[in-house]
Parts: sequence; structure tokens; C-alpha cells
Amino acid sequence: MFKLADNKNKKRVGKLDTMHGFVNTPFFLPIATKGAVKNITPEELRSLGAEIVLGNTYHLWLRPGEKLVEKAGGLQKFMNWNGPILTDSGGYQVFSLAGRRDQKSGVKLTEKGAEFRDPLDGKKYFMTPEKSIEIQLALGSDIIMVLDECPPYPCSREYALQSLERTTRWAKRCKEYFDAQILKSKLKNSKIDSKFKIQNLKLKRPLLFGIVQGSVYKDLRQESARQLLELDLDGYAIGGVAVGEPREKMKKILEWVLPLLPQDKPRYLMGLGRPEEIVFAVESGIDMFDCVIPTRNARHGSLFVRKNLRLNLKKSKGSALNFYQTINITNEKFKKDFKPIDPRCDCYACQNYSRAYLRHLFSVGEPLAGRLATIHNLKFYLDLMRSLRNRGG
RNA sequence: GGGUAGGUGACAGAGCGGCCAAUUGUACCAGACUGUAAAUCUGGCGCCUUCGGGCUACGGGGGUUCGAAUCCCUCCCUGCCCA
Repeated sequence: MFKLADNKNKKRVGKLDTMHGFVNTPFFLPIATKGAVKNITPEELRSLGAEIVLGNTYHLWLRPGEKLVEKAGGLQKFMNWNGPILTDSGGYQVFSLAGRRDQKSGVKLTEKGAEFRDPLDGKKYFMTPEKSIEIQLALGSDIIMVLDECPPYPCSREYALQSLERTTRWAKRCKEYFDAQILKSKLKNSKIDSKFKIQNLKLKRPLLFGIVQGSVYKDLRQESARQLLELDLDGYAIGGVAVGEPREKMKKILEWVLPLLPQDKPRYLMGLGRPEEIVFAVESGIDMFDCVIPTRNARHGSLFVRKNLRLNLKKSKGSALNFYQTINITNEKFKKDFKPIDPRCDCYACQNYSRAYLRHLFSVGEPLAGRLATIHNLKFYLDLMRSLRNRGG
């Protein structure tokens, strides 16, 4: 399922096998929450170097509903993405929607699950670990995430402990439900194929990943990892990071958790991050990332610009990585700047348009602005991943 | 020519004696954004400031008043209606 080709120092380069093909690791998942990476087509995504995308259980459950997606032949087919998909479980929405003040869209958390309200129409939904798996299976996900609870920061030790234990119990319920469903579908398929022998038990199945929680507490993070390891999941994610904690804590969390995770299974740092954070995490032994930064920031006019001809990831001693900068293309200083967004970039936007033009598109609200910016930022991220894969430790 | 409604900061448009350097929206300027409630949000937006405040401002001029964007007179300009 997961093969490491290269394992210099801590950094890992390998391949992850899924129902819809291989993905080279370490990789970055562009985010297609509602079944589309905002502003671009799957063909464009592919040409930018993406091999896998992320969809969201919660959003697709509400609209258009997992049954419809299933009917369409799975999310891949529905959105015309020719490759694997990872689905987030909806656990993050417990966190992000809970912060809302208005009653209408609050979240009620109990041991059984999480009660949500659709922020758009107020309708109630009840998400449970089993429900999350059911939806993700219906979506046809290649990598399924367990339903977890992502505690906010700051978070007391007591709460973090309680929360991580719940996340483990939920993971267990997810695994049990998942195994039962997979077995059911295998038997079903086997029966259809042959009356004489159960031959398809090796049918490819989705992968199920656990999520390590525990906030910023070393023993809790490690305890969470240990508990999840007992469930023998297909991969392990580190969640509850970049929720407002100090920067240094993220590094610590990787330092605490990664040594406990098995070498032969993929590790996924959820929701991260800035380019330098990704570089650091890859060097620490992370294989998978997802983040809204390249796509969201693009729509907001914030663009990544390389500082070196190639992405030079060498650290200068004692100082932070310094291989890129961000510019806000809407700034007045770009009004008459006819250079490409990034002279060192070979993306469609940089090859054909100027900063001045892009600024103008933003300024007048032309949709092409978001498109070009998204293409550029994703190319930057996907190039970064490529150069991390191609370079030795 | 007669009647009538009005002239407020880049624009639109509130305010109609003191709480007004003046609500709000847009535009403009800057900043945020980390498993997407997000093509969103926050801050700034007359001039000067030792950040206490000071100065110039609601078409022009004059007046009433302790005090006027707000009331009166007059001039200029604009919209609409009638001739």
C-alpha cells in the first residue's frame, strides 16, 4: 500500500497506492471542499502537477448529498477528477462551526456525535463516526478520515485529554463500521463474480486514516498516537495543528509524535501549511499535506513569488527558510508593473500575463483574476512538493 | 418668465440648532487568511499633532444665536412642472 523509495535522514520519498492509482509522496492535496477546487478544472489541476485532491464529507453531505454523488459514480466521476480523492471526515467542521456565535449554526457535541446546523438554512444534522464513514464510502473516497474532535487553542489539559480519548473511541467506532462495510461489499462482489469461491477478498478498498490529537501536551499527543496505533489503521494524521497555537508548538508536536508512528505507513499533517512549514514537516518525516492557503489566498490577491531560480530549500544557518515571498497583487505599486507575477514561474498565468493586468482584473472584479492567481499559487505549491520529492535529504 | 425641489467629504446619500470632522454604502489605501460559513474579513480614508488636542470644512457672501451643515437674507448653480 505504501512504499518508501528513499528515506534519507528523516525525510521520506515514496508512493502511496489507492483505488484510483498511485500518488507520489510527499504530496500536497489541493482542496475541493464542495467537489471543486475553486476556480479551476480538474484538467488544469492535473497539469499543475496535482495527483490527488481533498473533498469534504460535511459539505458534500449537505449538498448535494452523498447518495447523489454515489449515483453519479463517486466523487471522482462526479467532478471529473481522474485520480484519487481523500475526504476529510467533518471533524474540522465541529471545530470551525462551533466557534460561531449565532445559535443558528452552533454545534452540539456529545459522545454519540456532533449535532450541526446548516449555516445556510438552519436545518439540523447529526454526524456520528458511523455516519461519517457511511458518507465517505458513498462518496467513493480513496482515503477516508476518521471522525475526530479538533480542540481549539488554547485548550486545558483536562479538555485535551477528554477530547483525545473521545477521538480514539470515535476512531474505533469508525474502524469497526468501516471493516464491517468493506467486508459486506467484498462478499457481495465476490458472490456476483463466482458462486464457487470467494475470490475477490483482495479487492481494492479505501484506506482509513486515524487522527492524532492532544493539543500542545507532549504526553497527551503521544498517548493519542499510542491509542490509535492499536487500531492498526492504514495511515496516521496529525490534527489539531495550526489552530492558533504558537509556531514552535507545531514543530514540537511533530517531534513528539512522528517517532511513534510506523515507518511503513503514510503520515498526514492536516491543514498545513505555509511553504516553510511544509518543508520543515517533510524534513521531519511527513508525507501528506492539505491547506487552503494557496487557493484562498490566491482569491484574496496574495501570491507566492520565488526568490531563487529553483526553489532553494537549503536553510541558511540559524535563520528561517527564505526561498519565497508573498506579494499582494492589489497593491498600488503593481499598477504599472508589467513583469510576470513571478519571473521564475512557468505557470500559465506567469507565461502570459503581467502583474499590472492581474491587478487590474482584481480591481474590477473580473473572475479571471481568481483563476490566474489560483493557477499560479497552486503551481508554486505543487512545484515545491515536486522539488521536495526530487531532492535528496 | 412663473412655480417647486434641492446644492454635504472621490461618488452616492444621511443629518436639519449643541452629543458633527459629520451615519451608511461604494470607490480608494493597507493588512489578515493554515483538515474553506471565506471571490471573505479587519483597519485606514480633510490637514497638522508632543496623540491631550489644534486647524480648515456641509455652493458663495452676509446675518440671528453663548453656539449653525442645520434658522434668516441675498447671490450663484442644478433638477422637475407650467408658460
